[in-house]
Amino acid sequence: MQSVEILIELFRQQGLKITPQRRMIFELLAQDASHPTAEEIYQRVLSAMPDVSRTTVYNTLRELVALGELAEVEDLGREGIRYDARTHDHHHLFCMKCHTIIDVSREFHDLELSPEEASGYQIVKRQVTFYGYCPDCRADQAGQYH
Amino acid sequence: MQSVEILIELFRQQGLKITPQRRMIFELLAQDASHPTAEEIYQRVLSAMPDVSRTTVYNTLRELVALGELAEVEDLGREGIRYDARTHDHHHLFCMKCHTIIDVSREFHDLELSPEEASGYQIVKRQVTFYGYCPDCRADQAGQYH
DNA sequence: TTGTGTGCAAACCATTTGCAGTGTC
DNA sequence: GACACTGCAAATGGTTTGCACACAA
Repeated sequence: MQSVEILIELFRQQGLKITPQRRMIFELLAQDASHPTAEEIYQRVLSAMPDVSRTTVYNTLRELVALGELAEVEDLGREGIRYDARTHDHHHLFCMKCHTIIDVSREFHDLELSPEEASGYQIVKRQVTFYGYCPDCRADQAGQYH
Repeated sequence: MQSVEILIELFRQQGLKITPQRRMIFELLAQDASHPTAEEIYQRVLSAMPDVSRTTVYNTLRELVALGELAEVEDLGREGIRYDARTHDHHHLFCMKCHTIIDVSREFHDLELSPEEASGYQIVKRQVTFYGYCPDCRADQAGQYH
Protein backbone atom coordinates (compact mmCIF):
# COMPACT_ATOMS: atom_id res chain seq x y z
CA MET A 1 0.00 0.00 0.00
CA GLN A 2 1.26 3.42 -0.94
CA SER A 3 0.99 6.77 0.81
CA VAL A 4 -2.40 8.32 1.47
CA GLU A 5 -1.80 11.00 -1.18
CA ILE A 6 -0.97 8.44 -3.84
CA LEU A 7 -4.02 6.36 -2.93
CA ILE A 8 -6.23 9.41 -3.27
CA GLU A 9 -4.73 10.17 -6.65
CA LEU A 10 -5.23 6.55 -7.71
CA PHE A 11 -8.88 6.54 -6.63
CA ARG A 12 -9.53 9.77 -8.52
CA GLN A 13 -7.92 8.34 -11.65
CA GLN A 14 -10.34 5.43 -11.42
CA GLY A 15 -13.34 7.74 -11.19
CA LEU A 16 -13.78 6.84 -7.52
CA LYS A 17 -14.60 9.59 -5.08
CA ILE A 18 -12.72 10.68 -2.00
CA THR A 19 -14.98 10.88 1.03
CA PRO A 20 -13.94 11.68 4.60
CA GLN A 21 -14.61 8.04 5.47
CA ARG A 22 -12.28 6.75 2.79
CA ARG A 23 -9.56 9.21 3.70
CA MET A 24 -9.75 8.05 7.32
CA ILE A 25 -9.57 4.39 6.32
CA PHE A 26 -6.53 5.08 4.14
CA GLU A 27 -4.79 6.86 7.01
CA LEU A 28 -5.47 4.12 9.52
CA LEU A 29 -4.37 1.34 7.19
CA ALA A 30 -1.20 3.11 6.11
CA GLN A 31 0.11 3.06 9.66
CA ASP A 32 -1.10 -0.41 10.67
CA ALA A 33 1.13 -3.46 10.42
CA SER A 34 -1.08 -5.66 12.60
CA HIS A 35 -3.00 -7.58 9.91
CA PRO A 36 -6.40 -6.44 11.23
CA THR A 37 -9.77 -7.97 10.40
CA ALA A 38 -12.47 -5.87 8.75
CA GLU A 39 -14.19 -5.61 12.13
CA GLU A 40 -11.02 -4.33 13.80
CA ILE A 41 -10.57 -1.73 11.09
CA TYR A 42 -14.22 -0.74 11.46
CA GLN A 43 -13.79 -0.29 15.23
CA ARG A 44 -10.76 1.94 14.71
CA VAL A 45 -12.53 4.07 12.14
CA LEU A 46 -15.55 4.24 14.43
CA SER A 47 -13.58 5.70 17.31
CA ALA A 48 -12.46 8.58 15.11
CA MET A 49 -15.70 8.89 13.17
CA PRO A 50 -18.71 7.65 15.15
CA ASP A 51 -21.14 7.48 12.25
CA VAL A 52 -19.33 5.23 9.77
CA SER A 53 -21.06 2.08 8.76
CA ARG A 54 -19.58 -1.33 8.34
CA THR A 55 -20.79 -1.22 4.75
CA THR A 56 -18.51 1.70 3.97
CA VAL A 57 -15.52 0.00 5.54
CA TYR A 58 -16.19 -3.22 3.65
CA ASN A 59 -16.71 -1.31 0.39
CA THR A 60 -13.46 0.59 0.74
CA LEU A 61 -11.47 -2.52 1.68
CA ARG A 62 -12.88 -4.25 -1.38
CA GLU A 63 -11.84 -1.37 -3.65
CA LEU A 64 -8.34 -1.32 -2.20
CA VAL A 65 -7.98 -5.06 -2.76
CA ALA A 66 -9.30 -4.74 -6.33
CA LEU A 67 -6.73 -2.03 -7.04
CA GLY A 68 -3.95 -4.21 -5.64
CA GLU A 69 -3.22 -1.77 -2.82
CA LEU A 70 -4.24 -4.11 -0.02
CA ALA A 71 -3.73 -7.86 0.33
CA GLU A 72 -6.05 -10.38 1.93
CA VAL A 73 -4.41 -12.89 4.26
CA GLU A 74 -5.75 -16.44 4.38
CA ASP A 75 -8.11 -16.91 7.32
CA LEU A 76 -5.72 -18.67 9.68
CA GLY A 77 -7.69 -18.16 12.88
CA ARG A 78 -11.26 -18.56 11.63
CA GLU A 79 -12.14 -15.02 12.59
CA GLY A 80 -12.49 -13.62 9.12
CA ILE A 81 -10.25 -12.18 6.45
CA ARG A 82 -7.25 -10.20 7.67
CA TYR A 83 -5.82 -7.33 5.66
CA ASP A 84 -2.19 -6.58 4.95
CA ALA A 85 -0.94 -3.24 3.67
CA ARG A 86 2.25 -4.90 2.47
CA THR A 87 1.27 -6.10 -0.95
CA HIS A 88 4.56 -7.55 -2.16
CA ASP A 89 5.18 -11.21 -1.35
CA HIS A 90 6.36 -12.02 2.12
CA HIS A 91 5.81 -14.70 4.71
CA HIS A 92 3.98 -14.92 8.03
CA LEU A 93 4.48 -16.04 11.59
CA PHE A 94 1.14 -16.99 13.17
CA CYS A 95 0.47 -17.44 16.89
CA MET A 96 -1.82 -20.45 17.29
CA LYS A 97 -3.08 -19.15 20.62
CA CYS A 98 -3.77 -15.42 20.26
CA HIS A 99 -3.82 -15.46 16.44
CA THR A 100 -1.41 -12.56 16.07
CA ILE A 101 0.33 -12.50 12.69
CA ILE A 102 3.70 -10.87 12.11
CA ASP A 103 5.67 -10.56 8.91
CA VAL A 104 8.80 -12.49 7.97
CA SER A 105 10.81 -10.59 5.41
CA ARG A 106 13.37 -13.30 4.65
CA GLU A 107 13.26 -14.92 1.28
CA PHE A 108 13.48 -18.66 0.87
CA HIS A 109 15.26 -20.09 -2.12
CA ASP A 110 14.49 -23.77 -1.78
CA LEU A 111 10.86 -23.35 -2.86
CA GLU A 112 11.12 -24.57 -6.43
CA LEU A 113 9.12 -27.57 -7.56
CA SER A 114 10.22 -29.93 -10.28
CA PRO A 115 7.77 -30.36 -13.17
CA GLU A 116 6.53 -33.65 -11.71
CA GLU A 117 6.05 -32.12 -8.27
CA ALA A 118 4.15 -29.20 -9.78
CA SER A 119 1.75 -31.63 -11.50
CA GLY A 120 1.27 -29.28 -14.41
CA TYR A 121 0.41 -26.27 -12.25
CA GLN A 122 1.72 -22.89 -13.33
CA ILE A 123 3.03 -21.49 -10.06
CA VAL A 124 2.57 -17.79 -9.44
CA LYS A 125 3.32 -17.26 -5.78
CA ARG A 126 4.81 -19.08 -2.80
CA GLN A 127 3.75 -18.39 0.75
CA VAL A 128 5.33 -19.83 3.89
CA THR A 129 3.38 -19.75 7.13
CA PHE A 130 5.18 -20.50 10.38
CA TYR A 131 2.76 -21.70 13.07
CA GLY A 132 3.79 -21.38 16.69
CA TYR A 133 3.39 -19.44 19.90
CA CYS A 134 4.28 -15.80 20.35
CA PRO A 135 6.38 -14.66 23.32
CA ASP A 136 3.30 -13.75 25.38
CA CYS A 137 1.53 -17.03 24.72
CA ARG A 138 4.45 -19.38 25.20
CA ALA A 139 4.83 -17.90 28.70
CA ASP A 140 1.48 -19.25 29.87
CA GLN A 141 2.25 -22.75 28.54
CA ALA A 142 1.29 -23.61 24.98
CA GLY A 143 -2.44 -24.17 24.47
CA GLN A 144 -4.19 -26.19 21.82
CA TYR A 145 -4.36 -25.24 18.19
CA HIS A 146 -7.91 -24.50 17.26
CA MET B 1 -6.26 -40.47 9.21
CA GLN B 2 -6.09 -44.17 9.89
CA SER B 3 -8.13 -47.09 8.58
CA VAL B 4 -11.85 -47.25 9.26
CA GLU B 5 -11.37 -50.12 11.73
CA ILE B 6 -8.82 -48.20 13.75
CA LEU B 7 -11.03 -45.10 13.80
CA ILE B 8 -13.94 -47.18 15.09
CA GLU B 9 -11.73 -48.63 17.80
CA LEU B 10 -10.50 -45.15 18.71
CA PHE B 11 -14.02 -43.74 18.95
CA ARG B 12 -15.10 -46.61 21.18
CA GLN B 13 -12.11 -46.07 23.45
CA GLN B 14 -13.25 -42.47 23.85
CA GLY B 15 -16.75 -43.49 24.82
CA LEU B 16 -18.06 -42.29 21.48
CA LYS B 17 -20.59 -44.43 19.68
CA ILE B 18 -20.42 -45.93 16.22
CA THR B 19 -23.50 -45.17 14.18
CA PRO B 20 -24.13 -46.05 10.53
CA GLN B 21 -23.72 -42.34 9.69
CA ARG B 22 -20.30 -42.15 11.30
CA ARG B 23 -19.15 -45.36 9.69
CA MET B 24 -20.16 -43.99 6.30
CA ILE B 25 -18.33 -40.71 6.89
CA PHE B 26 -15.18 -42.60 7.93
CA GLU B 27 -15.31 -44.70 4.79
CA LEU B 28 -15.79 -41.76 2.47
CA LEU B 29 -13.01 -39.70 4.08
CA ALA B 30 -10.55 -42.58 4.11
CA GLN B 31 -10.63 -42.76 0.34
CA ASP B 32 -10.78 -39.04 -0.41
CA ALA B 33 -7.66 -37.03 -1.19
CA SER B 34 -9.54 -34.05 -2.63
CA HIS B 35 -9.56 -31.73 0.42
CA PRO B 36 -13.38 -31.50 0.42
CA THR B 37 -15.44 -28.89 2.25
CA ALA B 38 -17.98 -29.96 4.87
CA GLU B 39 -20.72 -29.38 2.33
CA GLU B 40 -19.03 -31.62 -0.25
CA ILE B 41 -18.64 -34.36 2.34
CA TYR B 42 -22.30 -33.93 3.31
CA GLN B 43 -23.39 -34.28 -0.34
CA ARG B 44 -21.38 -37.48 -0.73
CA VAL B 45 -22.80 -38.98 2.45
CA LEU B 46 -26.26 -37.90 1.35
CA SER B 47 -26.08 -39.79 -1.91
CA ALA B 48 -25.39 -43.02 -0.03
CA MET B 49 -27.63 -42.27 2.95
CA PRO B 50 -30.48 -39.92 2.03
CA ASP B 51 -31.52 -39.06 5.59
CA VAL B 52 -28.29 -37.76 7.10
CA SER B 53 -28.31 -34.25 8.41
CA ARG B 54 -25.64 -31.64 8.02
CA THR B 55 -25.48 -31.53 11.82
CA THR B 56 -24.29 -35.12 11.99
CA VAL B 57 -21.64 -34.54 9.36
CA TYR B 58 -20.38 -31.42 11.11
CA ASN B 59 -20.40 -33.17 14.50
CA THR B 60 -18.39 -36.10 13.20
CA LEU B 61 -15.88 -33.90 11.41
CA ARG B 62 -15.40 -31.95 14.62
CA GLU B 63 -14.77 -35.14 16.60
CA LEU B 64 -12.24 -36.37 14.06
CA VAL B 65 -10.39 -33.06 14.17
CA ALA B 66 -10.41 -33.10 17.99
CA LEU B 67 -8.92 -36.59 17.97
CA GLY B 68 -6.22 -35.48 15.53
CA GLU B 69 -7.44 -37.85 12.83
CA LEU B 70 -8.44 -35.14 10.39
CA ALA B 71 -6.77 -31.81 9.61
CA GLU B 72 -8.43 -28.53 8.74
CA VAL B 73 -6.90 -26.65 5.82
CA GLU B 74 -6.79 -22.86 5.90
CA ASP B 75 -9.67 -21.38 3.95
CA LEU B 76 -7.79 -20.47 0.79
CA GLY B 77 -10.79 -20.03 -1.49
CA ARG B 78 -13.29 -18.41 0.92
CA GLU B 79 -15.69 -21.29 0.55
CA GLY B 80 -15.31 -22.73 4.00
CA ILE B 81 -13.00 -25.07 5.85
CA ARG B 82 -11.54 -27.90 3.79
CA TYR B 83 -10.63 -31.22 5.38
CA ASP B 84 -7.52 -33.27 4.84
CA ALA B 85 -7.22 -36.90 5.84
CA ARG B 86 -3.43 -36.60 5.74
CA THR B 87 -2.64 -35.35 9.22
CA HIS B 88 1.15 -35.31 9.04
CA ASP B 89 2.76 -32.10 7.82
CA HIS B 90 2.85 -31.54 4.11
CA HIS B 91 2.44 -28.69 1.68
CA HIS B 92 -0.21 -27.58 -0.79
CA LEU B 93 -0.62 -26.49 -4.37
CA PHE B 94 -3.69 -24.28 -4.75
CA CYS B 95 -5.40 -23.37 -8.02
CA MET B 96 -6.41 -19.70 -7.82
CA LYS B 97 -9.15 -20.22 -10.39
CA CYS B 98 -10.98 -23.46 -9.57
CA HIS B 99 -9.69 -23.67 -5.97
CA THR B 100 -8.53 -27.25 -6.26
CA ILE B 101 -5.87 -28.19 -3.71
CA ILE B 102 -3.37 -30.96 -4.23
CA ASP B 103 -0.66 -32.20 -1.90
CA VAL B 104 3.06 -31.61 -2.25
CA SER B 105 4.99 -34.30 -0.44
CA ARG B 106 8.47 -32.80 -0.81
CA GLU B 107 10.15 -31.47 2.29
CA PHE B 108 11.86 -28.11 2.31
CA HIS B 109 14.99 -27.67 4.37
CA ASP B 110 15.55 -23.96 4.07
CA LEU B 111 12.66 -23.07 6.36
CA GLU B 112 14.58 -22.28 9.54
CA LEU B 113 14.36 -18.84 11.08
CA SER B 114 17.14 -17.26 13.08
CA PRO B 115 16.20 -16.15 16.61
CA GLU B 116 15.83 -12.54 15.45
CA GLU B 117 13.66 -13.54 12.52
CA ALA B 118 11.48 -15.66 14.81
CA SER B 119 10.89 -12.64 17.08
CA GLY B 120 10.62 -14.83 20.12
CA TYR B 121 8.03 -17.14 18.60
CA GLN B 122 8.30 -20.84 19.38
CA ILE B 123 7.78 -22.41 15.97
CA VAL B 124 5.80 -25.63 15.81
CA LYS B 125 4.96 -26.13 12.16
CA ARG B 126 5.84 -24.78 8.73
CA GLN B 127 3.43 -24.79 5.82
CA VAL B 128 4.22 -23.81 2.26
CA THR B 129 1.38 -22.96 -0.08
CA PHE B 130 2.05 -22.69 -3.80
CA TYR B 131 -0.52 -20.52 -5.57
CA GLY B 132 -1.03 -20.93 -9.27
CA TYR B 133 -3.20 -22.36 -12.00
CA CYS B 134 -3.92 -26.04 -12.48
CA PRO B 135 -3.57 -27.65 -15.90
CA ASP B 136 -7.27 -27.23 -16.71
CA CYS B 137 -7.37 -23.58 -15.70
CA ARG B 138 -4.16 -22.44 -17.32
CA ALA B 139 -5.57 -23.72 -20.61
CA ASP B 140 -8.39 -21.17 -20.70
CA GLN B 141 -6.05 -18.25 -19.92
CA ALA B 142 -5.37 -17.33 -16.31
CA GLY B 143 -8.21 -15.52 -14.53
CA GLN B 144 -8.06 -13.23 -11.54
CA TYR B 145 -7.33 -14.34 -8.00
CA HIS B 146 -10.38 -13.78 -5.86
C1' DT C 1 -31.17 -48.29 30.85
C1' DT C 2 -28.25 -44.54 30.24
C1' DG C 3 -26.22 -41.25 27.94
C1' DT C 4 -24.56 -40.15 23.44
C1' DG C 5 -26.11 -39.26 18.66
C1' DT C 6 -29.43 -37.60 15.33
C1' DG C 7 -32.11 -34.27 12.84
C1' DC C 8 -34.75 -30.20 12.75
C1' DA C 9 -34.98 -25.38 13.30
C1' DA C 10 -33.12 -21.42 14.94
C1' DA C 11 -29.03 -18.77 16.11
C1' DC C 12 -24.50 -16.90 14.82
C1' DC C 13 -21.07 -14.31 12.51
C1' DA C 14 -18.50 -12.42 8.70
C1' DT C 15 -19.66 -10.55 4.52
C1' DT C 16 -22.72 -8.97 0.67
C1' DT C 17 -26.61 -6.77 -1.36
C1' DG C 18 -30.85 -3.65 -2.22
C1' DC C 19 -32.15 0.69 -1.87
C1' DA C 20 -33.28 5.58 -0.74
C1' DG C 21 -31.06 9.53 0.43
C1' DT C 22 -26.41 12.22 0.40
C1' DG C 23 -22.29 14.27 -1.18
C1' DT C 24 -18.30 14.57 -4.46
C1' DC C 25 -16.62 16.46 -8.52
C1' DG D 1 -26.48 17.85 -11.98
C1' DA D 2 -24.66 13.07 -12.54
C1' DC D 3 -23.33 9.47 -10.57
C1' DA D 4 -20.82 7.31 -7.03
C1' DC D 5 -21.02 6.72 -1.95
C1' DT D 6 -23.17 6.13 2.50
C1' DG D 7 -25.84 3.83 5.90
C1' DC D 8 -29.58 1.09 7.11
C1' DA D 9 -31.73 -3.27 7.01
C1' DA D 10 -32.22 -7.55 5.09
C1' DA D 11 -30.11 -11.47 2.74
C1' DT D 12 -26.45 -14.94 2.31
C1' DG D 13 -23.56 -18.84 3.37
C1' DG D 14 -20.78 -21.61 6.34
C1' DT D 15 -21.00 -23.30 10.90
C1' DT D 16 -22.88 -23.88 15.67
C1' DT D 17 -26.38 -24.58 19.12
C1' DG D 18 -30.86 -25.98 21.62
C1' DC D 19 -33.74 -29.46 22.08
C1' DA D 20 -36.86 -33.63 21.76
C1' DC D 21 -36.58 -38.10 20.17
C1' DA D 22 -33.86 -42.37 18.87
C1' DC D 23 -30.44 -45.72 19.27
C1' DA D 24 -25.70 -47.86 20.59
C1' DA D 25 -23.55 -50.12 24.30
